[in-house]
Order: sequence, then structure tokens, then C-alpha cells
Amino acid sequence: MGEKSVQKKQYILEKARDVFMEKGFKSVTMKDIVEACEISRGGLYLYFGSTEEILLEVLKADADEDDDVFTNRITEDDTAADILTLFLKEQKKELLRKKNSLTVAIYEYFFIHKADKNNMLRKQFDSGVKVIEKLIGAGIASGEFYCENPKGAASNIMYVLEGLKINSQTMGITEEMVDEQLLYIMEGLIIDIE
Amino acid sequence: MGEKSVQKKQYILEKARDVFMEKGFKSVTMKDIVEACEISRGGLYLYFGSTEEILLEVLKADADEDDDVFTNRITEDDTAADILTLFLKEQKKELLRKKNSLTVAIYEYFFIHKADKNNMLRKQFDSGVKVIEKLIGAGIASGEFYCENPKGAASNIMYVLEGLKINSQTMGITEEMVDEQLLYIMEGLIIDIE
DNA sequence: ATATTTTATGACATTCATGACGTTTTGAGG
DNA sequence: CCTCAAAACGTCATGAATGTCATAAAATAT
Repeated sequence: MGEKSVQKKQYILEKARDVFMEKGFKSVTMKDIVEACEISRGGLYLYFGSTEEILLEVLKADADEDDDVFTNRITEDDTAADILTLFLKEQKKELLRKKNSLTVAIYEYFFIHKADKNNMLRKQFDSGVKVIEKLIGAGIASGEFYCENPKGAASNIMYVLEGLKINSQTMGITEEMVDEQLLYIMEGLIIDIE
Repeated sequence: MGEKSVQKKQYILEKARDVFMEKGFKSVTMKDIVEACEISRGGLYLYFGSTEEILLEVLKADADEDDDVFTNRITEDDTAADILTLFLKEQKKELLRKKNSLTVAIYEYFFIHKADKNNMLRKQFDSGVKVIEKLIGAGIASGEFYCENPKGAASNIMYVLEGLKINSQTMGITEEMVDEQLLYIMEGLIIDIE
């Protein structure tokens, strides 16, 4: 597969991403993607065999990028609160770019494949909990945070984020609502200076 | 429409509910429902014109029943904590009856209809927040609870419940995980007797 | 018992997605 | 300029879902 071919594959993934954002997963057809890419039916099949295959590659690309973005923005002298705030801000950005979210496509896909209990979603959720738990732990150690049950708090935060995500896709949500909720979370942790 | 017809409609709704629990919304066809009901193609169209129509009637029936169950179980001398616990227990029951949940069907449907910002989902969520906020308020008044921001806490709880719901459908969830999270919520409210 | 209305059936025409296939275009190397 | 393989194209046979309709069966009234 030549250089040009790689570029085209890239191009198809970008266009397909838009389609999945718009329509979720189940109702996306190869035709939809063909039309979004303005290529021919046969042309698409040269690169991908099914919508499932395409979604999985889109998700993979996303995951790689996310990792990059997050790790690259943490500097040595960030405090735990800084990092947690950064983390929540990133989540907020994602939540508010309603059109830019694959949330529903992902849920549709993993609902179909609910059989495997050790799926990607689960792993991401668990690793999210661990990261937050660590951050809270660091915050407690440095005297920034107070928290009796870091693990509970961490999963609480992740569940709230899931709730916000799905709500933003199904019932619309204002920036204010997201802010309120994230603020509530931070207030619960940070030690008041009174 | 005669008596028999009403019964049959009821029967179809029950069978259709099973189908939506199993497959969500988008991928359910009239054929699926026909087969679940063991009736003919034409027979189904006598009662319902589309899967959408059927889902909406199923949801309506569910909502009516839920109202009944909840209001009937609150007695005069329940404390705020009692009622909140009852509320969370009901939610937990729902969460764990994985096979018995229309969560994904509902999300799929309202993702398609996300245009109307005042949809049923939103109303239910808001009313859930209000109920919990009231309960927390009552708990504070009676000295059972401590909470600086009842509204924040109430929506926090609702978001967590949404998160638990969607996770239970897409990544599987153990009773232990649900318990941990609900316990964490209650611990955050109840005043320690130390 | 018979007539009439209600309920049920399954075949049919139609629409739509699929994925394979044969043909045409493109562009790099000789 | 020519050749050839990779890339792109568009058509086609197939299968599945839809909604309608003429007809049959069942229930109810007369």
C-alpha cells in the first residue's frame, strides 16, 4: 500500500468520524460513508470491509491522540489540583463540543458487544478511576485536598462524567450545567481557606 | 375497538418490551416484534404503525407504573434518609436487572430526536433532581444530613445514576460496584455520630 | 343459524444496504 | 511515450425490511 493510499485511508477515517458523530453507530451504512467521502462504493471497500471496522479504527486513532494531548500538557510543577482541574477541563471541552462526540456511537457499539466484559470501555473507565484516585492521593499528601475515600470519590467523578456525557447527547446540556457540576466536584475536595 | 383488541395491544407491548431490552431501539424491526409476538406481519400493523410508536407506548406504560410504585411506598413517618435510601434502592434494583432495562433503547431513541430540547428524558432528569434536592433539604432541616449545596448534591446523584445506568448496559457492572457508589453518596450526606 | 363486523393472515411490490466484480483511470518506472 | 500495477469507479445480484391488500377466520349481533 503506497503513500497515497495511507493518506486516503486517513481521509476516509476523518470523514467517517463525522458520520458517526452525526448518526451514532447502528444506523450508519457504508453508503453514508461513501457519500461523506465523495468516493465510490467499490472504492471504500478497498480500504474497509464494514462500518464496524471503520469505527474501531476511528476509536483507535482517537485514543492515541487523547493520550498524547493529556500527557504533553502536564508539567513538573503542576499541583494535584492543577492536574485534576486540567483533566476536568479537557472533559468539559469534549462534553460541550456536542457535535464532536462519538459517545453514542461508542455506547451503541459496546451495547451490541456487551458479551465481553473486559472491553475497551471498561478498561478506559477503570484507568480513569485510577488516575483520578492517584491525583486525589497526591492532593491529600500535599495538603491541597481533603477526602476520606479517594477511591469512592474517583469513581464518583467518573460516573458523573459518564452521566454528563450521555445527557449532553440525548437531552442537550448547557455549559452552565457542566460548570456547576464540575465545580461541585472540586469544592468537595479542596480544603477551604477560612 | 373491542375488549379483545385492547388485550392484544397489551400483549404486544409486553413482548415488544422484551425485544427493546434485548436489542435497543434502532436495530429492532417490525419483523422482530412480529416474531416475538408470534403473530402475522399484517396483524401487527393493525395495532401499530412503526417501532417508534411501539417504543413510545412501552415507555408511557413504564412511566405510569413507576409513579405508582414510588408514591405508594412512602409512608407518613419515613425520615428523609429513609426515603432517599428507598429511592436509591429502587434505582439499584433497576440497575442490576440488566436484562430488564430499556436504558439503551431510550438513549438511542432520544439521540435520534435530540432536536427537541424539552424531551421526556430531560423532564425526568430535572424532576429527579428536584425530588432529591427536596429530600436533602428535609434531611438538613431534621438534622439527619449535612450538605452545603443541596442542588449540586442532587444533580451529582442524578448524574451518577445516569453513569451507572449506561455503564451497566455497556460494560457490565457488579452489585458490589453499585453498592459502593450508592454508599459513597449516602456517606457524603449523613452526619457522622462520632 | 345466519349475517355482519372485527381481527388475522401471508403474499406482494417496493425500497434499500450489501459486497462482489469487471471496467476504467491514474501515475510511476522503463 | 509506453506499459503495467495500483487505485477508483459504478453496476449488479442478493437478501432483508417495509407497508399494503385481498382474502380468510373468528367473534358478535340478529
